[in-house]
Amino acid sequence: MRRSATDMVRAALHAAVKDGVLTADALPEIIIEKPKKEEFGDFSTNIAMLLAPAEKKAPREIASLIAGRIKTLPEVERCEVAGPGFINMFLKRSYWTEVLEEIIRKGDGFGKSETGKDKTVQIEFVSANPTGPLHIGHGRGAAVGDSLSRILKAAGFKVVREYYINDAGRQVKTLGESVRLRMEELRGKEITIPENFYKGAYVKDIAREYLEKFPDGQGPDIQDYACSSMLSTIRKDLDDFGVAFDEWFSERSLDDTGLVASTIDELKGLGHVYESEGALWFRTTAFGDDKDRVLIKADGERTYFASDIAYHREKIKKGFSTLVNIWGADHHGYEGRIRAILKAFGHDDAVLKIIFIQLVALLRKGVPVAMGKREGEFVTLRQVMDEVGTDACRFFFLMRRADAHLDFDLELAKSQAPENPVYYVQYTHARIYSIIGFAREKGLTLKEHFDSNLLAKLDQKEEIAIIKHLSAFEETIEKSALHMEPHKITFYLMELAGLFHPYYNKTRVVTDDPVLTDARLLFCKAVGTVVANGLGLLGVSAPVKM
RNA sequence: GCGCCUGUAGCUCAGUGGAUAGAGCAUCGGCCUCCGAAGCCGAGGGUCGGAGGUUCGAAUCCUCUCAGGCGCGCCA
Repeated sequence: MRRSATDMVRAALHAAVKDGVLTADALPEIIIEKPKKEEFGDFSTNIAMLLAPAEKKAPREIASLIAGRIKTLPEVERCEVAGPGFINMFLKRSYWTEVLEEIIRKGDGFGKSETGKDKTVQIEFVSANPTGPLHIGHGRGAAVGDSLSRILKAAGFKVVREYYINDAGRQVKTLGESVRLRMEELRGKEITIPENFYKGAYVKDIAREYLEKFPDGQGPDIQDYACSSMLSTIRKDLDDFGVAFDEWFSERSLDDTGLVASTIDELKGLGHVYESEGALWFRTTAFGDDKDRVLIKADGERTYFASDIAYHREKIKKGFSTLVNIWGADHHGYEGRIRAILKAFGHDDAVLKIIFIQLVALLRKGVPVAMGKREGEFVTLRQVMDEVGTDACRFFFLMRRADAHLDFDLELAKSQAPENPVYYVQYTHARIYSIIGFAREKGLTLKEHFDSNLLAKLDQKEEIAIIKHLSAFEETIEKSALHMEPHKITFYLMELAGLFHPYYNKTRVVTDDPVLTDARLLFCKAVGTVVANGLGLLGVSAPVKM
């Protein structure tokens, strides 16, 4: 395993302390960065500037004391002091090319780490009500949640993906009534649909389906039937979108097992509940919320929030290190009350991380696609998936930070033109496999073993730049996991593709020099492996041929 | 009115304390007898919404302010 730049700097600091030129009372955290400018080295650290006040020496003086010791390390080509006191490190080429051996050896395991060892994360996402099909916004949440799960797993976290099914309460009741009404219509009765009923075509489909299966109308409860029918549609959509869940948690089960009632009792026991105006209230303002919230309405019915308390109480009991909720941005008003739940039960609400997904603006050739939600004619995930394909769909959802608005242009996502970033990345993979296939036709196969002679052939500026980028894959996954930002992987891949294509255009892989050819083939294989691993984290395929 | 998110190139966006702020698209001009042109090369393009402050150093942190989006029910 190669030594990290941080370790190198640490070694130099210890040497300086041992030599008595630094006092080392309180060594600050070593911050390593990768300078944008080549002339500033492979790695750079500001440690000398941070040490200056305590050491009572000029930053540049301290820098040169440390730099002198970094220079003697075996991995280091040279080390310079620059500007106000930066220490710029230049590493030997062999340090970089070693990573190729690691990539080939680990294959699809390259990039994984144990950053999240012993930590467990529950991610609750999508959780769309089973009262209609998934729309495009749910799709974005699904892509983010699924990709984040994959990234966290790669970073060593134990991950449980959960879907909370709102199968209780007013909405599913309304769904059942909407279906029942459509059935009457199908039987030839004239109907008028009340304002708050679900009006989408899918309601009629369910009604028709029910009547076909049970012509005499003597089937299961219509509401139950409609709810589970809708749920299976949702599951199918998610399945086809490549999104799987470990747990499907039913809201209704909370009522059935009496957990809603017992959780309210528990809150009462803690003294956080009071009665007012005929209703039962939870004093969430005691825990930072804007206003208190009703648990049981004056009409005796429990609120949605009441079951949410029971639900989150159950989540807490399972003992995850982190709970992630992925919500549409229009739900941010709920954050305060949910955090109040955790605090009321004596938990640090820092375990809860809420990711808000901004809405998606659907465009076609730059023109907004009308979404008349009133009529129930919103654009579904299914429609978009079918039109542009799951790869493009997922990639587009992951091209932006989750909390940034997203313009999704259907024509762009579909186009096989260079301006479509999905294909730009996938093409890298396909192209590499094409090169390897070409080599194979010439009787060349990938070498099993690396030696320094082989790796020394990779001396082109572009090759080294790409290899450095490959080296950063693991830490990119770590950062993406810790910050819970899947889009970092997308950007990483677009950058890698942007490095490889120009290289390919300029450099022949299969040449007359057999050793050089072997080296470049291995190099290409390594790039292809990282592209495939990265796309895998996004849930996007890495085609061998396009 | 209060709260949250956003404001960076013509457009869409990266960049959460470092050195001269980046990419894609769009625009303009070039490259296929040679491993895939779904590709490449070149050019132009910026008061980081604004004003203060903290810091050796700010797009980044703090305060104020302007603009856009969303949320503020005994709804779900």
